[in-house]
Amino acid sequence: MRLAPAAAAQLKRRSVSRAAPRPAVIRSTAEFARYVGLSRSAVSRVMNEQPGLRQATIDRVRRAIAETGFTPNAHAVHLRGKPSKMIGLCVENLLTPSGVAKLSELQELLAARGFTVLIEVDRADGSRKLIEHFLSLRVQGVVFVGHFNPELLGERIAGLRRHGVPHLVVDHSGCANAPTVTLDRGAAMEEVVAHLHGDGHRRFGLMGISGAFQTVADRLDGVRAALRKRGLAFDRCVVALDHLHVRTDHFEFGRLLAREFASRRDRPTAFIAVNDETAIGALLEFQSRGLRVPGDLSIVGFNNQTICQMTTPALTSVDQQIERTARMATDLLIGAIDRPLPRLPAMRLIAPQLVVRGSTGPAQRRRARG
Amino acid sequence: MRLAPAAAAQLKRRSVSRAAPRPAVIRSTAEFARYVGLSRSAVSRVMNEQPGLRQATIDRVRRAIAETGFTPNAHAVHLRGKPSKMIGLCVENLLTPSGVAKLSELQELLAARGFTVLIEVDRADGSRKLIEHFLSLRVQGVVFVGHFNPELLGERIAGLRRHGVPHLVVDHSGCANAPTVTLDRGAAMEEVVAHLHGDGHRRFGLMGISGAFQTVADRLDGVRAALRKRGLAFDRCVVALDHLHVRTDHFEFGRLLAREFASRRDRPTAFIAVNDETAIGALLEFQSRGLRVPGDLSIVGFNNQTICQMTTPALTSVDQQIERTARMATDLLIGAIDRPLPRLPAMRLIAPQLVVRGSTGPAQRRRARG
DNA sequence: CTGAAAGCGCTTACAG
DNA sequence: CTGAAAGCGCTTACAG
Repeated sequence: MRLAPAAAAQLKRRSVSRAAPRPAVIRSTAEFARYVGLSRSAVSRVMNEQPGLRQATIDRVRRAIAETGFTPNAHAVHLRGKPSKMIGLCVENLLTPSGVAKLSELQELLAARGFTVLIEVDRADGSRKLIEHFLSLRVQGVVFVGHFNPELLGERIAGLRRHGVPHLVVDHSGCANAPTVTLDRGAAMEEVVAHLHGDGHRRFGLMGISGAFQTVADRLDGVRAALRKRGLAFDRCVVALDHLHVRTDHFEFGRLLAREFASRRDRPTAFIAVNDETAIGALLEFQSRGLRVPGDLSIVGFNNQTICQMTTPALTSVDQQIERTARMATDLLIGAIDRPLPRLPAMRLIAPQLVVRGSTGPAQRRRARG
Repeated sequence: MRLAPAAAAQLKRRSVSRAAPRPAVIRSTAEFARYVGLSRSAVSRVMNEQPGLRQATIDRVRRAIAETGFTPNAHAVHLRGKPSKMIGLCVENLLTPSGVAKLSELQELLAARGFTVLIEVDRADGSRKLIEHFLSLRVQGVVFVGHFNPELLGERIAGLRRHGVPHLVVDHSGCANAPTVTLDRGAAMEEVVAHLHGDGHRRFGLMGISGAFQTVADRLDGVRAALRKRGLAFDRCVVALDHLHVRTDHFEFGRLLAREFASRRDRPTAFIAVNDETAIGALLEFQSRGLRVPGDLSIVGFNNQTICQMTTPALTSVDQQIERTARMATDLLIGAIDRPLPRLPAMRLIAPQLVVRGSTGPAQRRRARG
């Protein structure tokens, strides 16, 4: 027999104000209220720290929480009107150390502001599903960290825009339709060249800075600008031998390039690598061939990872300022919540920092004229 | 003026069966049903692929979904009775590469089974809040990855047990009250010693394998057992100089230890390091002092990270079998969902795999007698 | 084959 | 100061 609604409500009401013995696990405010001997409203008000409650009531509820470990169902809370307090984080992969470092910082900063971070890895298959998943959980914002297929990324951004979900791209420079926070790679290269030039270097070897990526173009622009500023011609000062080898493992690639450069008569005195791994591969290879670093040649990495400390001398590298990047990303994203999406997405550049270590030093006299 | 419930319902009903123009963003089945011109029930049935629907109805709904990009609110779905399809993942930190690799595999496997992974980092402050957070989101299971403060971990496990939430500890060996999946570190060391012994080595240097951790004890037990099996006395064959230096950076620690060992007359011919970083620091230091690897000495790392490829020769190391670990963890956790928690938590050991590379080789004659 | 109604676990006006 | 009732967005018996 089904009870008429009114009768069912009666039944419920009757049992409300009788304290029950502690059940195994309490799963709802209703159960919990019965346990404390108060109404669900009273319990809810205590949990949300609303004013106008008797101290005795507050204590009673608090004690019961401590006893039972009751936690309100976040999904129900959200459904009732509270924001989901979730942020979607889409990462290129979880294997790139600098990407993971950014994720780590972002997670920490967002958690500190009460957000739960949902991490999704950009896997080949789930192109559309990824955004749907975030949307179904009613995330309040989405951050993309890393380098993505531009077309796919654009599609996802469009989906988020359509649904009015704030979003932000970190590091994938050259995404026109999304607000972006990215390292100023041009400035990084300018700093590197300035440092090496200051040490008397006039011939530069580029390692792994090639390919059809926006980030590569940005870096080359930086090198070009820095040289122009010093009255040097890019074509005459810069040598790259990337085309001679297939890039598989970074270390190995650096090693192979170093082998090529080592035997050249017109070997540059300074090398700028696409990342720390390539730089270290090259450095170790140069050293094993009897070349001294920085006596015979200087070498600079990129990302300033812990492995920079591994070699002797330690590797000069460019720090991405991950903490500052994450902070800016967090502030921008959270600032965009509950605000209309901006018409023109802005691009914020993060200033890199060159960390000078032992792998760079004054150019040798006899090579200074190149 | 407030409407009486019945009147309000009337008002709602009236607008139900008129198709409306497409709104900016559709946020509920009610809105969406209005848009399609069907009832909420019909829409829900299509979305859940229930039988007994006219094809025309199905098509109509599907088309509307494609047009609007409508996604049902996952929180509401859960509230109505469906499991949350969420798993909490508590990691020691996001900086340890092997920890992140495990997290990555786990996320992939769980995502493939339809679970959303909530990642929390074990930060000093939020001890209790971490579990509360997972509980409030009604996760269906929790995995701990890494090494934790045993007391805190035990407390958290107890909390989960009390609430009947399945849980699993990966890697933190020696947690009595929780089901555990962990690398068989003893077996790893046995394999290492067997390999080195097979190459004629009889004196072993331990680097960084010290301290009051269960994992250290497990490793030392493995070394001991392997030596005993070969009729060798641990005390006579094994040298450790960890006490001579403070462990800060792994590379640097390896370098410092190598420096100590290099000048010793009774230098071991084989070195076993706590991890790849320490091994590489030592290897580079030995080489820079003119010692040949593996000609003069062999060296073994642990974790089999990409940096093993970096040195010449490449580093022999122990692979943690992360994929297998993650698969077993996933299977165990998912198997425990909707089943009563076992009385006696089981410990599963993952067999490691020794990856032999160039840094290990036959011991020199003159040193073989040590 | 489809719709109206009840109910999941909360919170918040509204009444007392 | 506290409780009963409505309603968030869903799904699923129950009616038709």
